[in-house]
Amino acid sequence: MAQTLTAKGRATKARIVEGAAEELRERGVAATTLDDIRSRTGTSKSQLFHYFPGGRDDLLLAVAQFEADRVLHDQQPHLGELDSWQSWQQWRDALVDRYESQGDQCPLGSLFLQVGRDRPGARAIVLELMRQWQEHLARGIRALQDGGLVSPELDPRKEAAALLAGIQGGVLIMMSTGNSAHLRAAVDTATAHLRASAADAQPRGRTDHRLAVP
Amino acid sequence: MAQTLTAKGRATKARIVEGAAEELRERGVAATTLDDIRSRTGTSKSQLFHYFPGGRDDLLLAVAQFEADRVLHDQQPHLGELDSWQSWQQWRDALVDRYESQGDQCPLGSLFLQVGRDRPGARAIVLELMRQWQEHLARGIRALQDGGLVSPELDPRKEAAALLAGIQGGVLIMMSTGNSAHLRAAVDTATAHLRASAADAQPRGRTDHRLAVP
DNA sequence: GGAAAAATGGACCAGCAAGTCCAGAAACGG
DNA sequence: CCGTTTCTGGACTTGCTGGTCCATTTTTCC
Repeated sequence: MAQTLTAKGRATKARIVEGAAEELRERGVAATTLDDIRSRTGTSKSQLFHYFPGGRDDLLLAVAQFEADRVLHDQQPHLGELDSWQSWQQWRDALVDRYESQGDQCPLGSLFLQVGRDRPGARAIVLELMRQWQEHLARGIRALQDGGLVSPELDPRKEAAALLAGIQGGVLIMMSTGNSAHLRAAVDTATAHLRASAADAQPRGRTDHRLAVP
Repeated sequence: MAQTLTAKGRATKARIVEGAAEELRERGVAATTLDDIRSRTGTSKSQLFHYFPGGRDDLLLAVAQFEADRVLHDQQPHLGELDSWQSWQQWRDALVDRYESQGDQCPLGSLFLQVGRDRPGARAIVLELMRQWQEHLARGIRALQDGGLVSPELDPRKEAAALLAGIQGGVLIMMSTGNSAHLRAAVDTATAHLRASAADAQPRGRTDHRLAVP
C-alpha cells in the first residue's frame, strides 16, 4: 500500500471494510472468499491487496476492529451514563435489542477463531474491547454506589467482570440457540444482585472498606 | 458406510473421532486438514470417508458431539450433587480447573462456527448440552432452597440461566484473553447472590418481585 | 502541463485440500 | 471352507481460492 492515501483511496478502503463486514455477517467467515468481497464491494483483486497487503488475514483483522468499535458504539449513549436504575434499564433494553436484531451472527467471535487468537493484533482488539466495556460497567456501578443505590461493600470491578461475562455468555447462547432468555436473565440477575445489596446493607451498620480503583 | 459395523470398525471410528478431537484442539478447526487427522490416527483417506460419508462436516459434527459429552462429564460427580455450599465450591473448583487446564482452546465453539450453526445436527448438540447443564444447575439451586440455604423466592431456572450465561461468557473471555478472572467472578458473584438471598430473606421474609420464566 | 505517485482492472499462477475410485486384505457367517 | 461383506491403502482428480503481476488510468502537486 502507499504511505499516503488519497481521499479516494480512503473511501475505497472504507468501502471494502464495510462491505466485507456485511458479507461476513451474512455468509460467515469460513464461507466468505475474497472474491465474494471483491464482487460485493465492486473492487478488483489488486485493490484488495493494495489496501491490505497482508491479504485475507489483514482484511479480517480490519473488519474485526470495525466490528469491535461498533459494539460499544451501539450501546451509547446509555452505556456512558449508567447512574440511575432508569438509565441502567435503558441500557439493558438497548443491549438486548442490539443483539436480538443482529440475529444469530457474531462477527467478532467468528473472526477471532478464523484469524487465530494468538495473532498479534487479534488478541489486542478483543482485549481492548473487553477492557473498555468492563470499565464502563464498573463506572456505572460506582455511580450507583455514590448515589447510595448500591452497597459500597461490593467491588465494582468484580461485579462488572461478572456482568460482562454474563453478557458475553448470554450473547453466545443466543447465537447458538436463537433464544435471548439467557442474556436477559444474566443482566437482570446482576441488576437484582446490585439492588439487593443496597436493601441489604443500608439497614445494618455497614463497615465500609474502600476499594482501590485503577 | 455399512449398515453394520464390526468390532474393528467401531474401534477405528472411535479412534478417528478421538484423534480428530485432539488434533482440532491443538491446531484449531480452520487449520486442521483431513490429512492431518488421517496421519495422526493412522488411517487412510478411504477410511475417513467410509466412516463419515458426509466428509469433513460429518466428522466435525461427530467430534462436536464427542466434545459436548466431555463437557458435562468433566464436571462430574460434583455437578450432580450441588446440595451444599461445600459441594458447590468443589464443583466451582473443578470447573475452573477444567477450563484453565484446557488453555485457550474451545473445541466446541470453533466447531460450531465452522460447521455452521444452522446445520441440522449442530444446533441440536449445543441446545441439548445447554439444556442439561442448566438443568443440573437449577436442580442444585432447588436443593439449596430445600435446605434453607437459598431464598425460596428466587426462580431456580432463571438463576441457573444467568449462571450458565456467566460461565459461558467467562470461558469465552478466558479463551480470548487467557485470563480466568471473569469466569471466577461470574461463578463467585452468582454464588454470593444466592447466599445473600437467604441472609436477606430469612430475617425479614419480604415479598420480592416475581420473575417470569421464558 | 507534465512527471510522479496512487489507484484500478483483470488475467494468470500455484498449491492445497476435499473428495473419488478401485484393488486388495481381513473378517464374517453359514 | 468359501462366498459375501466389511475394511483398508493410497494414487488420482478436480475445483477453488489466496495471492502475484503488470498494464492502464486517474489523481496529485509543483
